Amino acid sequence: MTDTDFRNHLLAWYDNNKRDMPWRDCGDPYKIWISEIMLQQTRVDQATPYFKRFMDRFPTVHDLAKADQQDVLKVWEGLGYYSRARHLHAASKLVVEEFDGKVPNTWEEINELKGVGPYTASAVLSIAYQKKHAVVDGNVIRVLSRYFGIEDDVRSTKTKNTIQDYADDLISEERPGDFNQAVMELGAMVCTPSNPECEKCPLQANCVAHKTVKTEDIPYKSPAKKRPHHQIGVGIIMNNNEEVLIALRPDDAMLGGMWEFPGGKQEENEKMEDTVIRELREELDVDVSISKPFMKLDHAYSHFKITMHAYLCEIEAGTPQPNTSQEIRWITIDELEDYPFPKANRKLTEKLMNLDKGQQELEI
DNA sequence: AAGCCGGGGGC
DNA sequence: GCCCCAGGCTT
Repeated sequence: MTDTDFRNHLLAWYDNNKRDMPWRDCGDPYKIWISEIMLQQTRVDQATPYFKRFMDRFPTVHDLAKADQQDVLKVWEGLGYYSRARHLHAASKLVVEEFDGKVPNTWEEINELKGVGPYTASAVLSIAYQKKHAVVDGNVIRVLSRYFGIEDDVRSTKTKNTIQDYADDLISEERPGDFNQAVMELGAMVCTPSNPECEKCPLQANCVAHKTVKTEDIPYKSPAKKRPHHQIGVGIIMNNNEEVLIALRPDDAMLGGMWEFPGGKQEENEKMEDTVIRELREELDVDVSISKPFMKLDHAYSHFKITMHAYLCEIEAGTPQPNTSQEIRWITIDELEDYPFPKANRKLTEKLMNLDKGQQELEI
């Protein structure tokens, strides 16, 4: 099978099997850019409803550029990797101010946008502008490592460079954007991590991994590090005005720009109630007492796991003072849904809102 | 080069 | 439970 056969078989399969996506074949560089940011480390099915809401809320790059970061994060809430939203928002302002509101169409310029790396630059340039830049993502790594029988560790930069070279050689002159999307679509639908459907694959005849029965061994990935598990104590402080205290995480922190209930990590030989009292003293300079346990939940982040223990608290002494560069706010239960919260904290607000709703129904 | 950065679905 | 996902940024 020549490179031309590879392209023809793949593109014919793509034309007959590609999924419908709101940004696919639209020709709109703005939509294609947004979709590629959302699709970083995120499945199509997960990103799609977010993409639709995002476009309803920010139809053009101008709407995005003039929006508040909090509104952008609110639309992004639940999608994860929130720095993507902050970088995208900042990049939209650059597009408006420096590029006349047009998504750049050259390698040098598009790489000036925050959140755009080699993958996203190649994806936008090829899909929106028909430029010949081959993408290398998880799908491409899997498809090409199997096809060429590359058994080296795909975590290494050297192996990724090798795969980039293969992709650069293979990519179609006439349809570079479709070629890129076709490899990724094949990786998502047929050449899957486990149990690939090789009988449906247009490249099967020349695939080294298939011929040598190594599709379960390629791509090879060195073992991942174990993720530590932490115990986290948080305090839900209520005042006499039926308000709760929330804190804004700084932009340079994990979950930056999102709101949370204050708290922190349990130390060795520390009672969880004492963890909450200590953390609130350190963060807010107040003495609190624990009223009662509120909720316990497990959550997994990208590189550690937590069990979160939330308690209802009352202030015994002092007035909450935010740390430097951290904002705090007293808000009603109703207002909780207006602020962007990361997932674990959102589970707490949902229970608070349900309880509050139940209370009101009882009073009526 | 390695670590950091979310959340969800498949197995 | 673990793995993976249309990766990028920071050190």
